[in-house]
This record gives sequence, structure tokens and C-alpha cells, in this order.
Amino acid sequence: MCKRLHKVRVKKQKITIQDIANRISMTPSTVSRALNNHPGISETTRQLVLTTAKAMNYRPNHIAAALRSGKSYVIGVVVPRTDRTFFASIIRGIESEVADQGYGVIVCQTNDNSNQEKRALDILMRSQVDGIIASVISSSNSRNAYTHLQEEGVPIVFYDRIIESIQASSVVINDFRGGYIATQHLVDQGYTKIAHFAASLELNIYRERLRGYKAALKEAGLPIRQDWIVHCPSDIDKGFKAAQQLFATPNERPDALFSSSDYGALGALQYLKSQNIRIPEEVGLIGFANEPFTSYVEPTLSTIEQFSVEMGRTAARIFLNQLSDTDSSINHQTVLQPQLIVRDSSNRKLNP
Amino acid sequence: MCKRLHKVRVKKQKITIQDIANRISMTPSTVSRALNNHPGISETTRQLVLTTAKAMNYRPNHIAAALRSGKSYVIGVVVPRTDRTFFASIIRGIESEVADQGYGVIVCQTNDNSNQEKRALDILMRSQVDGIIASVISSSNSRNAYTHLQEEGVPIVFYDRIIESIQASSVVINDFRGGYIATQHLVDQGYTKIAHFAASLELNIYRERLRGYKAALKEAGLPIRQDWIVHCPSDIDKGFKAAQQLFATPNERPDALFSSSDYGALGALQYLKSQNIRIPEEVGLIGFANEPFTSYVEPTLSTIEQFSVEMGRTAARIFLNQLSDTDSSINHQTVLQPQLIVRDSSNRKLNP
DNA sequence: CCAATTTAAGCAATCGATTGCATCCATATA
DNA sequence: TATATGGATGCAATCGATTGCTTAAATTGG
Repeated sequence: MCKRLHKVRVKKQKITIQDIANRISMTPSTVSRALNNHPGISETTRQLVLTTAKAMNYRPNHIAAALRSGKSYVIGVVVPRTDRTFFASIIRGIESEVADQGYGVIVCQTNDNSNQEKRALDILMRSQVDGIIASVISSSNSRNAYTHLQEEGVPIVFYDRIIESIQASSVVINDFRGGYIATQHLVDQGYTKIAHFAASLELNIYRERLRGYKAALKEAGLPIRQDWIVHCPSDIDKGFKAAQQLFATPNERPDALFSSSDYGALGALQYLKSQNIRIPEEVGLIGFANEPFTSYVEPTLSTIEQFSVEMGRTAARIFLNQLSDTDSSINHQTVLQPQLIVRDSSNRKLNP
Repeated sequence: MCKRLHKVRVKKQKITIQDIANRISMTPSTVSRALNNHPGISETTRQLVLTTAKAMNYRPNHIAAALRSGKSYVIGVVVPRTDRTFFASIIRGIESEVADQGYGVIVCQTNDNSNQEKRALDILMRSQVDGIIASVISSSNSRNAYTHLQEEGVPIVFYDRIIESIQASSVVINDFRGGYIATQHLVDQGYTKIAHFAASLELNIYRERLRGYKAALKEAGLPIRQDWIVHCPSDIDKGFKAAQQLFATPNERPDALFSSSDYGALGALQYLKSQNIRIPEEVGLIGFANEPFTSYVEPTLSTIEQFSVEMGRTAARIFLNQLSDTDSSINHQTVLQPQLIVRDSSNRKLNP
């Protein structure tokens, strides 16, 4: 006799509030109210429900609850890509802030691409997220996509890359100040011919950093040379190439560089080293973002800390407040202060 | 006359299939079937539905669909933390693979902590995810949590850190081989006193890397010294300290180190540099994971590439296949092959 | 020309929890 | 003792889409 072993995925019957209700001879309404700590349920019943729920290993079905109540307890998070430390930290900050409150976080990547951004928002909206925490793409206008959502009443909090023309809550660092203190630091170190790598000026953050750079130069009485403001995306190779151009002619080259990204700065660093140009003696260098690698490279790279995890947490807090607020129309702009991190690449006074 | 501006969040009435049905004088059933390309709907009707849906700016409510159909089109992803490049890349791989198919990805962090792991799984289950792609925590047994889920019929795919005693689909790299080729490479370079940093041996991956290390030594006829197998978590500081111990006595110290993590290796590298011990001349060094920083540090750090984005994509593919397979009981074990990345820290033959 | 078959669409139950309103009973008040 | 009060629970509709079954119309075939 051959017993055939049928391996079937046994979807164990899921426990519903109905089941609990049956067990204790009550109605689903009562069970629901007991589980959600509604008033008007006797303490006895509440305890009874709670214990039998636990005993029966009950797991609430958020989807059913969401359908009826309109609250899904899921938040959408939009990032350009997950594997840049900055955005990974943002996600970390948000997730750890909201998980306590029982919220889930759906993460979507835009890859800085307009179609993928649309797709991301679409997925989030279909999933009926309670709102969205987002950084926009760098290339062009995300404006329409987001304003539509806003019109539909979807709570949105922007972080880092914001759309200035959209009225919404946001968390950013003071990028102007970041650019300013970075440049000022170079000035303080005695550098006078300070260049700048500017990433996409379609993004507020890079415009602001540039503005800070210019302000610091102006204040120091140094000239602003357009040919020393070089477009350079946040990318090592691009930084290398941009540096190649910038430092090509030995007699008329800058003696310092403030890059709007750590990656650009690293590219420049690699180029300068390849040319045996000494850092910080001959050229001072400072980046932006305090990516982990900045403290591992040689020389260690000065940079601007932007408190990414904290930024994520703050965005999450603002978001949650906005949900619970009765008057949800009040937007909340938070500006974190950047911090100068001085390392070897710009510290000429210590290493003269 | 004073017109008071009341800013109220206007939840624009959401369009439902009912609305579409009304507009074209049909029933929701027909609309639903048309939208989902069910057979038995005339091409005329289908087109009519599709165009009016678009015209009315209809957005399907996945939550309602999920409740009825039992498919939420959301996948749960469990990581220890999002801000380690490896895991960030896993998330990237998964997200980019499944977004095409309309799936959302809920990301939860465990922080290698048992309670948070429970919480994570709880959030995911409440959200009625269609399944879970997970790496387990390093400290102790996640076994119960996951076996319970399996019994409930939740599809699970493990990646990287797996539980060998649970029958489930998984994607890993051949960590044994990784440890083996790393060590063999050091042997090839003429190192004979090769130490090893082993992270938590509760995890299969680190056990396997250690096993590979031992196998390579044995094959090379080199002795296995227990005092050169040092416990060292994946962490720069821990690596620094472990190196401090290991290389304390100049006459009897190892001449090479295979660290089971890049972070440990970096710590060791920093220690060795601080002691002016030349790399790779006096001590050879190789890490594991090919974290981005390994190619920025000085000397550049040899390591083992483990194709993290690809691993994420593969896990996602396996997962989706499993969902669509009729016989979902078939588990699928995928083993990716690691790749040796030789850089300066171990290249004694090139830099003699 | 009528029965058999196919095709297209409608009916109504359902998924699981929430919630406004009704009801019942016990206690307090007149 | 009859009535007002309110605390605790039940009833039933609801959220929006899916789906098994039924029905109506159109097509085919004998």
C-alpha cells in the first residue's frame, strides 16, 4: 500500500473577529470595540476578548480595517534609490520612527526618472497609503504628479529635495548655510582660489549650496569666477573628470574645491592624488553629506554633516502629527542645521 | 465684506468601479472584469470601460481588491538595517524587480534584535503581505517566528542569512567558496600565517566562510591555529581592537588576515597603518562583501564580491515564481558564486 | 424554424473589520 | 412603583472590488 504524500500549502484558516465573537458568544462589534479600546465596553468583556484573542492567536486584518476605516497604517516613502547612504539612512529614520506606532513603510525608487516616479506614486496610491514622504527627482518637474496627489487630499511631506513652488510640509537642512560654512572654512584655512562643483541646479539643494558658496566668497572679498563653478553630478567618475578640467593648467588653477557632493569630492581627490598634488597643502578639499567613506579615504575628507537619520525621523514625526492634527492644512517647514566636519583634506593650518 | 478662507483638506471623492459602471450603464462586475482582462467581455465593452476609467481618472483600490481576492500585491522585506550597503542593495534589487509587476515593497528593520524582528513580522502580517523575503537576525533563533508563519502558509524566501533547519526557498552566495578563494588567494600570494576574523557563528554565512578558510589552509598544508581565528563582529572598531590583539606580539604574529567582513578588515587596516605595518608587504588583507569603501581606502582593500543587487533580484524572481506556481511546495535554492576582487591590500606579487 | 450552444453581462454574496443607531437591562430618581 | 438615565451590547449597513452562478441575447446547427 502506497501512501502518497501530497504536499499542499495549507492556508491555515485565519482567525477573524467573528471567530472570537463566536467563541465567547458575542458579536463582532463588541470584539472590535474591545480590541480597539473603545469606550462603552465593560472591563470584564474587554479582558475576555483580549485573552481569547491571544489564545486563538488572532492577527488583525489591517486590510479589512483599512477598507472600512480609510486608514491603512502604511506610509509611502519615495527615494531616488535605496543604495545611497543618505537615502538608506532616511529610510532607516522613517521606519524606526513609525514602526513603534504600528505603521508599515512602502519604499519606492524613482531612479531619478520621471516615468518611474509616476509608477512609484501609482503603486503607493493603489496601496492606499495614508500619505507620502518624498524626495523629488532631479531631472525635471515632478510638480504635476505631486500637485495632483495633493488635490486629492493625500498628505505629503517632502524631505531634502523639495519643490519650492508646492505648499507642503518639508524637512530640509539649511543648504545655503552648508555651502556657506564649507566655503568659509576654506577661506579660514587661507585658501583664496576656491572652486565649486555644482550638481543639478534644477534641485533646490544644489542651488542653495551654490548660493552659500557665493555668499561666503563675497563676504571674504574674493572674486566669483564663473569658470570655477563647474557642473558635476554626484558621482566619482564625474568628479574625477571635472577635476581633470579644472586643475589642468598649473599656473591658473584653484587652490581649493568645495564640492556639493562627497562623491564629486572623492573623484577630485583621486585625480589630485594621481597627479601628486598634495592635499591639503596645495589644494584644499571639502565635500557635502558626510558619507561614511569620507572618514576612510586618505586624506580623510572634510565634509558637511546633514543628519540624515534625524531628517528621516523628523519627516516621519511631522507626517504623523499632520495625520492626527485636526487642522491638517497647516504646513510645517523644518530646517535642520548642517555641521562642518573638518578632516585632513582641508586642514592646512594643522598640517602646514 | 470679509471672505474667510477656510482651508479644508478636500478629500476629493474617490472614483470607484461603481462610478464607472454608472457612467456607462453597466454593472461593477463587468467593469471589474474588463479592467482585469477577464475572458467573456466583449472587446467593445472592454475598450469603453478602459477609456472611461482613464477619463474619470480612476485609481483602483488595491485594498478592496486585496480583501476580496486575498492578494495584496505587497511584499514584505526584512533586513537587519537599511543603511548597510549590502542590505540597501538587496532592497534595491527586490524593489526594481517587482515594481514592474505592480508590487509594492514594505521594508522592516530588525536591528538584529529579536523583539523588533517579531514586531516587523507582525506589521507585515497585519498588512496582509503576499509573502516575505527575509534575512534573519544574527543573535539567536528566529526559528519559531518564521516556522509559525510557514505553517500559516505564508510564502517565505530567505536571502543571505538563512535558517538551515527551515525548509524554504533561499538565495545565498556560496560562502564556503568565498572563504575558500579568499584564503587561497592569500596562500597564492605567499602568505603562510593566515588569520581569520569570524563574525557571529550563529549565522550560516559566517560558519561557511570559516569552513572555507579552514579548507583552503588544509589544502595548502598550512596549520589551523585556533588562536588565529578571532571572533570579530562586522564593525570597524571591533576590527581595530581585534587586530590590536592579534598583531600585538611582533615575532609570533600572522602575516595575513582574511576578515569575514569588510568592516572588520577596515578596522584591521587602520590598526596596521597606525602601527606602520606595511600592507601588503608585511601583512596581507582581504575582506568580504565588496562594500563601496573598499575601493576608496588606502591601500585599496581586496574583497569578495557577493552581487547583492543581483541577489535581491533573484530572491524577488523566485518569490514571484513561487506565487504563480501551482505547486508552491517546491522550494528553490539558489546559490550565487562569489567573485574574488584582488586589490592592493593583498597583492604582494605585484607590489613586492 | 426551433433547439442547442456560445457569448456577454447582471445578480448578489463575499472578504473582515468598523460604526451609527437601536435595544436591553440595571440602577438611580422622583 | 413608574420613569428617566446611561452603561453595555447587538444589529445591520458599509468600505470597494471580486467572483460563482444565473440569465439574456446572439449565434450555430440540424
